Amino acid sequence: MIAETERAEVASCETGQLELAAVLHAMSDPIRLRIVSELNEGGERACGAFNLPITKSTCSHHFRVLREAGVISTRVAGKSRINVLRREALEDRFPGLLDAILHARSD
Amino acid sequence: MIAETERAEVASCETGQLELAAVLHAMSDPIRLRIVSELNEGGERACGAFNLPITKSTCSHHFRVLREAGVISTRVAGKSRINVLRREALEDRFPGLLDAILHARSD
DNA sequence: CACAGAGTTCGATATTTGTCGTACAATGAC
DNA sequence: GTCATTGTACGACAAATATCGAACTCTGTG
Repeated sequence: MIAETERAEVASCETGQLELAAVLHAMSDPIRLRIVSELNEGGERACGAFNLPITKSTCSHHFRVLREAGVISTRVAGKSRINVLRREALEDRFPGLLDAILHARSD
Repeated sequence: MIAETERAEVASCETGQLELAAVLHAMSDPIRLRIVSELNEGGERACGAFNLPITKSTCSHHFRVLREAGVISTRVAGKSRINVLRREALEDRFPGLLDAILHARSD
């Protein structure tokens, strides 16, 4: 059995360009930007801990987009899913990108 | 009369976050990434000088998205439109973002 | 076991987006 | 002025996206 998370992380890895486009697309939504920003400041957090103005299913959708683009990863912890910003992986492939985005947002 | 270019550049300027989302969205398409990358390397270029695998109207659409997000600006020169990457404006508002994106792409 | 909590998955739907072809506008060349 | 060049504007249309509600899975707890 292949874990969902594994497949998700690999989903868009063909050429460097495609992956970059996927990451940028994942970040180009206000709600997802907010998720990334809060994950950056608050460390690991469960999906429900964001107080987002959307329903559970929409929330789930946004986390999936971020997961499949490789921006975050999710692990199960008891009843909840803990989300983590994949700082190292992002920094490795796109040096400076995450910080540029996070810094711009809080201007 | 308000020039088209002026309106375009101002189109998405409300909050910092919204503008960032617009810029990221503009960059999250392979063709537009290629346009930006070529503009970065080759300096100013006319729309037709990109040899893109799309029709004129689609091409026009992509340049408009980039223009409205503030990523490029366009000026008329004879029969053609010359496109310029708005390096300074981008660097001013989102320090390091453009370079992070351009560097990642050529990995 | 039954039940509540936390997310995911599955349609459904409205909006946005990428693409095209055709028509149009502006400019330089004849 | 007429024509070719360069790009824009305008529908049209298919695919992707954001959103929702309802049904489902998994986990811990009574």
